[in-house]
Amino acid sequence: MSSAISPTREKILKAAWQLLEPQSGSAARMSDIAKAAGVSRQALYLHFPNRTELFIETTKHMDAVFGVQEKLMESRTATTGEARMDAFIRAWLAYVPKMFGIAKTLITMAETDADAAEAWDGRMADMKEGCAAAVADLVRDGQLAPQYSQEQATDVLWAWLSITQWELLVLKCGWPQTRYVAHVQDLARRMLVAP
Amino acid sequence: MSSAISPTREKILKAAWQLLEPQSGSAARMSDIAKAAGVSRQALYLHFPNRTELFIETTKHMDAVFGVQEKLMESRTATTGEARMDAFIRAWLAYVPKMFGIAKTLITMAETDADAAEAWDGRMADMKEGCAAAVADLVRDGQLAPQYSQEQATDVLWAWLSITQWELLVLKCGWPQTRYVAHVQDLARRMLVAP
DNA sequence: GTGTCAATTGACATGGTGTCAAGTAGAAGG
DNA sequence: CCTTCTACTTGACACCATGTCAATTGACAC
Repeated sequence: MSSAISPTREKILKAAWQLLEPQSGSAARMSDIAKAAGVSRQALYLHFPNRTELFIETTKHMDAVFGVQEKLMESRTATTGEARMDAFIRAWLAYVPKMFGIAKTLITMAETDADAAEAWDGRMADMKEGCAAAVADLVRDGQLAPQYSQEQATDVLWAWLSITQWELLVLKCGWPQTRYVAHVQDLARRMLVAP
Repeated sequence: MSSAISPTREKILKAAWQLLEPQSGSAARMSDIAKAAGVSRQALYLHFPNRTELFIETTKHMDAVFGVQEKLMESRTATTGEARMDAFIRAWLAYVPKMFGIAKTLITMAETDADAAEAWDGRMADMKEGCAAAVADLVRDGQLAPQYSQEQATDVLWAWLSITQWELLVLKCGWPQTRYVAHVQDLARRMLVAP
């Protein structure tokens, strides 16, 4: 992507990532990130216009490191619609725990910051495209349960895969990740796939 | 409850409620609320120790005005477990649109404010008790679907009834409220009630 | 009148974001 | 060796929101 990578920029992104990692305080002030990165607070503003943009770039950086796009794409190789939906759910939910800290921060900021809102909505729209593609394959295979329109099925799948839903059951109720994945897969299979 | 109601306090609560009503900016600064209430900013601090507490009291005020507790209790009069769960879902979801603005604000504040977090967790715990009671009646009637433990069924019902889930499908996807209620009822019936 | 209570007024401390200007260290190149 | 460019640092500052404080006003009661 960017041939001219700046080591300072990398340090900052890494520090921001690390500070947002735990579900911890999430407060992560600019000065905290600067200290963690071992640079001055002002150096942050040399690389990112503001706090929001720094966090947005942090998520993009994380996406790149994990290769999310590729992993979500892999689910397209599944043959049947049902298998594809299953794979998509697994791939997405595998990523959620890793991105949760930053995601939550962006969601919170989106409440008062238009840029954060736009960035987050964009990410969720991307994810919804994956849902739509999976549901489209169900339709192609005549597997979509009759009580849902294609659009409605996409909407509910998208909602079940939301970060906040994961947060409620895994973080607040203490469900193990594996059980959670199995639960969502079961939900999707039984509600969306025709018997 | 409080025999000595202060008209100024009421004005402030009403103004806060009104300002948080729309999913709008949600910014609602203390000065905004003061202006809307027609009092000085400092008057707010004469009645509430801080912004968080003001919003917490606003939710309690709203609860009282709507008589939520009573409406949720009514669902207990249903005879079968299934009917009770249905009634509980309907009663709770009828309240969600009304409380959404304040709820979202509190959820956002909970991210950085321990008091807000405690208050919100408390409300959610109360709601979960309602879920637990409904599921307990399913168990009593031998209606709980076999693949869920009583606790897990409570957890998932609680998650499906979450404010953020409502937000995703009603606000972001544009589902009509009636369809949303029907959807959650259908979900609960087909996933939690034994055939 | 005097006291009391609620509210107003205006000033201020605090803490975070974002801006600005001047200074500095180091590499590149004459 | 000296210049120059670039990236970074330093320290100061404006801004804005919360929360605090002290002095003042105005109404009502006794």
